Amino acid sequence: MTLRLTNTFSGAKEAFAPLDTNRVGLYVCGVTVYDDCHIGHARAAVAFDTLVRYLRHRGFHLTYVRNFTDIDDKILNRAAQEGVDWTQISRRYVEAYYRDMNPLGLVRPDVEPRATDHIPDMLQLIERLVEKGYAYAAGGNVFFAIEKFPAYGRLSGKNIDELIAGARVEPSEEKRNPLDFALWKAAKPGEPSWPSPWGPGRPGWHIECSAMSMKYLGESFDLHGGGRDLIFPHHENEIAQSEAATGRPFARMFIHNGFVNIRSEKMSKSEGNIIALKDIYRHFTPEALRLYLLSTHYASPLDYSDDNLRQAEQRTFRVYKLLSTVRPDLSPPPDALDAELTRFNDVMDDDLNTPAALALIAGRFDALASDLHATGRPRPLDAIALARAAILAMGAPLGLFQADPQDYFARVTQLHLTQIGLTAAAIEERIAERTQARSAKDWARADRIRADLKAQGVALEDAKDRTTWRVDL
RNA sequence: GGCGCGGUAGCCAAGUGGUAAGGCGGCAGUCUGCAAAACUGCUACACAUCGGUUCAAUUCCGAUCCGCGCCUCCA
Repeated sequence: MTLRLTNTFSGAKEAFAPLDTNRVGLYVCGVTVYDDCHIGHARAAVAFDTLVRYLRHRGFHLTYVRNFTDIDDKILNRAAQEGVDWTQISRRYVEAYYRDMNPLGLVRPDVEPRATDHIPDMLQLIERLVEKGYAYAAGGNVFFAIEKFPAYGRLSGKNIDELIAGARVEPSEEKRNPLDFALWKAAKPGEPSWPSPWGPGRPGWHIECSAMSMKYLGESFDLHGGGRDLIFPHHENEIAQSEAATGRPFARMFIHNGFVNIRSEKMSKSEGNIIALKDIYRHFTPEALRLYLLSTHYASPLDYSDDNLRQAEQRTFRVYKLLSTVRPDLSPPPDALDAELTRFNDVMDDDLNTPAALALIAGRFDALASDLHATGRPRPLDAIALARAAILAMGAPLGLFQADPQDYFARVTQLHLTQIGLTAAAIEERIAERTQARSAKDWARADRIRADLKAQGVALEDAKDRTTWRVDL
């Protein structure tokens, strides 16, 4: 089977056939750095990270580019609010991006271009558009004339006349058409600016992605991605300005991830229902979040729920617990994994069906658990080795289950102890107390201690010779 | 208003022209002082509604209802 992906141009799954199998290009619209990352950013990042991992798993030689928008109205507004230089804001939130996103185990893009490092590239592109008659200068601004580009609306399926009729855009005196968009914005007093043939100013939002994607991936490349909300106008405008300038097709496939909703409503600044990653991480491990995000297909809406995230944490815990019980020296015969991976590839080839892939992992999990608990028969070591290897091999393109189980346990335990305000020493003390009660057969007292700890979020497990504890997820 | 997406068991969530993965939950068993964990088995009247096409539809087509998104910054 070949990989099929939903292409926004057609709305249908299409076979992924790169221009050149030796050099597949993917450009993903990153973030504007003016605030902390939220769970929606995480979803987009994980979706495209999975695409990257899977493409490489399938043998494609991929160049992955993801930008930072580091000059923008929102950044300037925030700087003005705080009374600091705008570069402080952009620098701070690039750092915040890595702080929030690195824990998710994201593959680092090959290139992470920043808009402000590419002003000359953008100016060149704008000049080309002006020369070709697709853009016009007005009052120090430069606008793209959408009526010069007949294919405008092709990605988003919008009809230009209807857009104009229903445009909520304030008609600007400088724009010939209300839908024309800024390639270059004249500097207002006090704003940062760069020199240009049209006077000092700064780039419009869309031009950076055209300039940077084509610079690193070529004028035509394979894949371009981002959140659904970028379809219009951002990606529509990128296509228009890029194809107008080069006369060649821009990205061949557009891939868009669905939103994270809160109680069925879109999470957004204006709704005030943003869930920041740093807040999630106070309660859950990044890997559980990743598993949670992958349990829904990337293009579908995902209704955020604490409870489902907790289930993902429990699931992660169980998988690591099982993996940690397998002897580390066991390994399967060389080609034994092929059949497993074929099944995995088949479901992932179908538009990255991660829920189905997770079901396959669940199947291997059950087999492994069952074999490890084999009673009345010799432990099937080959099957055990194979099942574990399969879980790890299928987990790799998903970015799951690759950590050292002990590291995961340490992290999740520390997280919860911090939350509930208990220390390991305090728990051990209570256990010692209870062990005494138990040897005295004072079951009431022993059970009370156990119930107390349970109420605080610590579960006790009595083994033959000793009592262990774990955080109650 | 224009364009688009979705409605699958208690919850989450795949999928298919021939009565439907997986997870969570629930129930029972083994184990245990009792539990928990783990394993084993079981569980569910699930495919929004109404028509149509078809030998056969949850899967295709149409309509209806409901929910959501984009059209303005937004992952």
